[in-house]
Amino acid sequence: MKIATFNVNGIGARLPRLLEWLGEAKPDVVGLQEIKTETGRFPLTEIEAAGYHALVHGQKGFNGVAILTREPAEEIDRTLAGDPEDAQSRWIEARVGDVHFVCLYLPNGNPAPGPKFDYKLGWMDRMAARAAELLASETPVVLAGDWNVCPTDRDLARPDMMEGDALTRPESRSRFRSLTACGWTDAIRARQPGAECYSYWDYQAGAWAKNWGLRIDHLLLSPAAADRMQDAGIDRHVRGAERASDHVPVWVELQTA
DNA sequence: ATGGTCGGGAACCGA
Repeated sequence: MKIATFNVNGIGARLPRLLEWLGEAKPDVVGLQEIKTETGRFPLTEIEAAGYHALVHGQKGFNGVAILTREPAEEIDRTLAGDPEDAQSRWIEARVGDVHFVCLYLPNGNPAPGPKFDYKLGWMDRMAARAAELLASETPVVLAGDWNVCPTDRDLARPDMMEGDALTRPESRSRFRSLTACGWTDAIRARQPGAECYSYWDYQAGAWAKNWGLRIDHLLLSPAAADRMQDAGIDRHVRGAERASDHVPVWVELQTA
């Protein structure tokens, strides 16, 4: 079962690129982030024509997540518990076969410090609570998405340019690290321990041309899922297309049970 | 010259 995450940065602008990539990569499950559209305006017809079912948690103009699956999936939840006031569309969970799949769009958190950074850290604490519940289930779980956390200085080209940024701050990194310490496996790092493996290049400053990338899109696997990992990778070439997203797809292949 | 672009949706905000 091939499971992927892809921050499309606007499903309206990115639909042609997404359909291209679905056709070549043939994932079984994909978590999309930043669809930036209302649920009712999601291009369901085109996605279904490409052979996918869709669970959509949209939001007008900002955020928005979705799960695409080859086989029908059962939606489990579309809210991250712990803050009834939180109206941002950043979370959706589904059961796909015997895998519990979570698609998440973690808050960016800039500028830091400030209220947006506080929201990010609170969101990460809420996520840690949900992750602990899922870990206790001892089932195969995949936490996939745009984490807006660059785990270490090996995961970005220019640490000097990101000094003090919410993506690299110790408060963000320590919360990410506590998940891996609890038993979640960072799929890309597990498969490619020493490799340069970025998943995002800013539109600004010619970042793609200079390969000033960051690794911020992650798939975290519960032990039962990690036991089944056969491969993991990043579809870097997608960034080179015309009208590309600033993120590229990241994927993991799990052995079918 | 710190480097300066996208997407959404119609002026800026968010990243």
